[in-house]
Amino acid sequence: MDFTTARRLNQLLTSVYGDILRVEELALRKSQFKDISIKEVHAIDAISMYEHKTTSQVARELRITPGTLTTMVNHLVRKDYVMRLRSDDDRRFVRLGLTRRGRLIYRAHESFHRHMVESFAGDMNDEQLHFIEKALLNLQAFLEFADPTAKK
Amino acid sequence: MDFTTARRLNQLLTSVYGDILRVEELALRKSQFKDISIKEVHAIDAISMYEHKTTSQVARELRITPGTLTTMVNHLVRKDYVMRLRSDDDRRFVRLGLTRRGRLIYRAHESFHRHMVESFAGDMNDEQLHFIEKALLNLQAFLEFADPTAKK
DNA sequence: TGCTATTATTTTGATATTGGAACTATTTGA
DNA sequence: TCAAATAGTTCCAATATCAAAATAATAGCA
Repeated sequence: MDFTTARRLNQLLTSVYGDILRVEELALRKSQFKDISIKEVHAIDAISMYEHKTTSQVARELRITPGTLTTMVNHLVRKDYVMRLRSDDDRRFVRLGLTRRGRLIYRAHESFHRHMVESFAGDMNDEQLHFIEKALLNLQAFLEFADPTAKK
Repeated sequence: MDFTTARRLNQLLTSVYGDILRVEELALRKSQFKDISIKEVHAIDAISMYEHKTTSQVARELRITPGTLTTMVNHLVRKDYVMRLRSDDDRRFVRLGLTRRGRLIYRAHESFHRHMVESFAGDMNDEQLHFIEKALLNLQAFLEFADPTAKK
């Protein structure tokens, strides 16, 4: 790959990268959900709608310590986005779930991402999509090589 | 675009996205530059090697307030990565530059990014590269539409 | 020339995020 | 039965950040 192309591509990746979080944050400020940060939304996203994961499970997914998640969940419970459900089979576990309000924002965030992917790849044909996916998998492999704990 | 493909692509983008910073941080911990965070490296990157930008210029690029940059620069000066150079023509301005050590890390970071882009697009032909660039520009346009201040 | 407004940066005070260590509650297993 | 292990929480310290006030320098105008 030609040097200036590599440079241009890198700049493009970097600027896109930097903008995503900021745009998400901004969208929140303009929405009906003004009392929540993008990190909290990502916690809600990890907690997810269809199963009740435990605290450590979610913390591991978000790559934060359980202590940090506890305080996030405290805030999210106070703001009525998240519920704590004690497991009955093993009462050490706390299972997390979304309230009605939490489910609303979960769907809004999902929709933002769907639009983002559409803007990126909406008009591609199957072959092109496959090609993109391949490139991203290469990038993922590079990152996993640099840090083996990145594997899911 | 098919629903499950969109989903898969989104997950891929999200996981790659989340891993980049973490891998960069990890690479630092294992390098000779243990006293510096990834945010500080990005500040060094913005300060850059070949011109002496002012504090506000760099702060604007990094999208942080000048006050925040001042404290970052204080740390980076103390750790011998960055120099403050007072402009002689207008003594209100502070111009920023890299020390020998700062230039070292600048190049290391540049190299990390080059490898990352290579892993992503190293074996593509011109047509494919053009296609990728187009897709990224679409994504950028989407983000700029969502937040007009994203424009450079 | 001598103020006054403007501009660039720094300082200060407050808030938020995070990790790590100590602690509590519960379960497991010898 | 009780010591060890496990899940979660609490508490403390470190860091990052912003907004507003303070400081320093310059520009422009009467």
